[in-house]
Amino acid sequence: MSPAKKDEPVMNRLLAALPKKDRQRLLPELEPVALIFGDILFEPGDRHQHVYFPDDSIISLLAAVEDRELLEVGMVGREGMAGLAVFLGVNESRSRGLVQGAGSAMRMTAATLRREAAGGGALPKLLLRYTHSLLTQISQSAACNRFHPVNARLARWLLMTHDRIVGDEFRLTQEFLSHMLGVRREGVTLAAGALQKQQLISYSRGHIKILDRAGLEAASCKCYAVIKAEYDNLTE
Amino acid sequence: MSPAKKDEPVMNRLLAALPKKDRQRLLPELEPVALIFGDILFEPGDRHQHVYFPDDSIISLLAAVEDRELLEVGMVGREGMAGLAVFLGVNESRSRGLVQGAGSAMRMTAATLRREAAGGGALPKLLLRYTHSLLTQISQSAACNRFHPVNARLARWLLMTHDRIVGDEFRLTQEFLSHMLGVRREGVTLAAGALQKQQLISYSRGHIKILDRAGLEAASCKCYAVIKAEYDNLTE
DNA sequence: CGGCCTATGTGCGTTAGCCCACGGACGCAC
DNA sequence: GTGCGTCCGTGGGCTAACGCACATAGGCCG
Repeated sequence: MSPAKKDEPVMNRLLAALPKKDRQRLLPELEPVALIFGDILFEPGDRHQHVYFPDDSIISLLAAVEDRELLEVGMVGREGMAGLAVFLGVNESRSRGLVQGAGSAMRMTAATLRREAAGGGALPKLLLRYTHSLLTQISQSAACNRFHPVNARLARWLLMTHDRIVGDEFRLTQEFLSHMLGVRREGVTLAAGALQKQQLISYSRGHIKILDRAGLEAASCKCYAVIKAEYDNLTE
Repeated sequence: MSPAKKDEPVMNRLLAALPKKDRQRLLPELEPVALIFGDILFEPGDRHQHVYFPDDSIISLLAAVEDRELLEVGMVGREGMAGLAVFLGVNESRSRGLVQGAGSAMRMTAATLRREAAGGGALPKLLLRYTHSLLTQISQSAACNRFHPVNARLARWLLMTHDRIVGDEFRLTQEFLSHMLGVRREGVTLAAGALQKQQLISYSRGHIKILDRAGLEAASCKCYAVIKAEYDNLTE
């Protein structure tokens, strides 16, 4: 999954990978929504009302242990679907779904997804494989968060985000990033400063720009490549 | 899921939760196997030959980043199945499956599981829900590993293991534990020493005994309760 | 009983990341 | 412009955990 070019229409990859027949059937059930940066789509314990198929938006899945202990465990962009619990037969969320990249998405009611999952079309098969990709992503990130220094993890995170948006710039405060990486805000300042000094990114007041993707890939640990490969497998 | 009593026959919970009809059909396909401590059932990149339904054995799922960077991301005991990738339509493993607790398990060929998954019986539904439990376990552990001190994580790990075995004693070196928790061996020595000083466990040369379960629960972070609740939901 | 292997205990210097506190800086609103 | 809220940078002290090196200690085997 490489970054999309500007002006190219972006569509969710799961939906795009459906056979025409299935897509036709689902289209009337899908409702386009604009996701706003910072929106919380669901909280642990909530009953899922909808599932979301991001186009150029990004939804972060956060585990909340205590109030201060927030950690992103998964990132969902156009390669996936948020609200997987519904598909897995559990209607309640265990994580927080936070809009981390504003943009558009298609959504479907939980009831529709359940019906579709039971119907045996192409979607459930795809979602199974997507579930595996997400499992891999979460596992690899877990190990990464355990072993790798903040700088490398930040680079990985920026690359994963870059893959899911359109263009090279996005909105992002360090405070926010600290929750994604599970570190202090000051830790992000240092790490981001280092990347900026290397001319890999430019960063200013909640706005970030990727300057040197190849450089970021070098700065990141190989966890990025592992996770990416898993998603590339998914819809090809 | 509470610890099983001695002399009580232990059966894998997923299999036990199947309606009689499904269980009857599957029984001839299931082969009992004795799992040996330290056995590696699969490595990243391996094609899954079998899936495993542990009875009183435990299989650890490890993520390996580098050789020295091993981390348990999931633990599979009688509440689950190892080899979930097969069910998810990906026949290749992404993790290492290591026998962490010797004991018996039932296994089934990957081909049989695929057939069964396509057949629409009760098993696929159960496996979907189990997948959700595992996702929750991995996510919660990820956050736990990020935020909580070694002592609490060790207590959590011991409790999770205790829940999956028969009796109060098991085999376990500190070297081994260090890979489970993703810390140094010396770190385990300290943490285990602390628990032993509190009379919660006794520990000697690769052999550990749970002395005070309630005490361990107090010493653990609440991640233990979160994960346990998820599994208790699964088959009731 | 002596030798050796595995497992555990311990100590010490180093470091990454924590917590706390504050200073500066940009940017929008009025 | 003035003001104020948000965001970013920096410094100092602290702690958990690391890496390395080595000391013990039980267990098996000859």
